[in-house]
Amino acid sequence: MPLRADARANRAALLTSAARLFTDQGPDVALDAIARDAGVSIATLYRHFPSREALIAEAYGAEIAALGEVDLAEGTAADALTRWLARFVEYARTKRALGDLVHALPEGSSPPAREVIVDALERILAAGARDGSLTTDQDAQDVLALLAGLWTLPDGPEWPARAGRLARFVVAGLKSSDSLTGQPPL
Amino acid sequence: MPLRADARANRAALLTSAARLFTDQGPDVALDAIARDAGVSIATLYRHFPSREALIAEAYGAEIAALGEVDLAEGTAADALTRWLARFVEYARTKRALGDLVHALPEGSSPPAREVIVDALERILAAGARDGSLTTDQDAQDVLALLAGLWTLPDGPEWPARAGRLARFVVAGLKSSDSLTGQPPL
DNA sequence: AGCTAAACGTAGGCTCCCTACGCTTATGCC
DNA sequence: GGCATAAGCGTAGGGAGCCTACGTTTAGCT
Repeated sequence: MPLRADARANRAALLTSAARLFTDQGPDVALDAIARDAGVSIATLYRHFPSREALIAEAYGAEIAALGEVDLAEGTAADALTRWLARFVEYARTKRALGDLVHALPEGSSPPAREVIVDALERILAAGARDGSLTTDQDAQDVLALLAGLWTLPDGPEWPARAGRLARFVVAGLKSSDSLTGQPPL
Repeated sequence: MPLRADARANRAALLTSAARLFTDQGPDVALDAIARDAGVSIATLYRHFPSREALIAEAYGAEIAALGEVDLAEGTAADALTRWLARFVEYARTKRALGDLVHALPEGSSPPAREVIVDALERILAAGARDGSLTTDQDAQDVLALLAGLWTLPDGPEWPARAGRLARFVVAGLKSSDSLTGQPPL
């Protein structure tokens, strides 16, 4: 059965407030603040979103879905990776709360957001293996771990430059498989 | 003036308890629990260590100091980097709380632990620039950001393998400067 | 033994998280 | 239109953790 009209409105208000406050103040805003901003009580927030993560996930649903899309049509898989990473970096810059979803350390159930992203990376890596433009030495989870640094970078005027170097480093390393062979175990 | 005898004993007890609880239960143990374990009150803990970070820093002082040491005597700078990273990875595995020190996002004052590590990496990179074994495309902070993934990896039986791949990837990328030139801006 | 400053613990305020419970109101039916 | 009902809501409060003010204890010196 569909939600009641007031419930639907409250839900929407919560998502709007959440998106704004997460973007403005980071992933650790008090949930009470979000509820107050939306003009509802904290209980209503919990009724609609059982956890902070659930709220972030829905507030940034569009971005997560966008990261699930991979454009393999143009150029090599390495090109596709570069394009995908550009979007990833842009979200990391503007939607810092996404980091909590992507790199949470859940015992069993990792959040669906993470699954979507790992999935996208797997498709890119698989395409790279087919067209030979990417190494097969790292799996999607490895790549995601390498990108974790994006969320630890202090924001400021240097952020884009540093993030860009980080992303380029990852792409470059995934391109050349030769330099990785014959490494002594660490 | 030196500390009073009881203060010295309490301090030592706190550090012992902290090291054990941080290792056993992760970086987020309640400070009250550490104080209780050491047989002192929470106020005493705060008197000796003004913040959680200060406590971690002292509890893991030996490890941090060890990461400040760089052995450039044998082999190339790239070899030195590999050796240093092996130690870094080992600490990341056994002393998960160190991550909070290394990748905290302080506005102004980054903790001294981070400085020590950045310093060590800078010396290695400088040596690499001199002997030509490492690229100059990334600075020490970039490298540290790349290693952030170590702290987000879920611990489990796969941890060492994944961490090893991550570290090897970083070393490999820092070795070959050629594959990084001429990249289009992301 | 007695003095004093160093060190201590208790107790409590603050913030945030989360839930139990009783009230309000949208919605479908007559 | 009015009313019954369950869906939805807010209040109020307990719990955990952080941190501090303040009065008490005690080590160390004479």
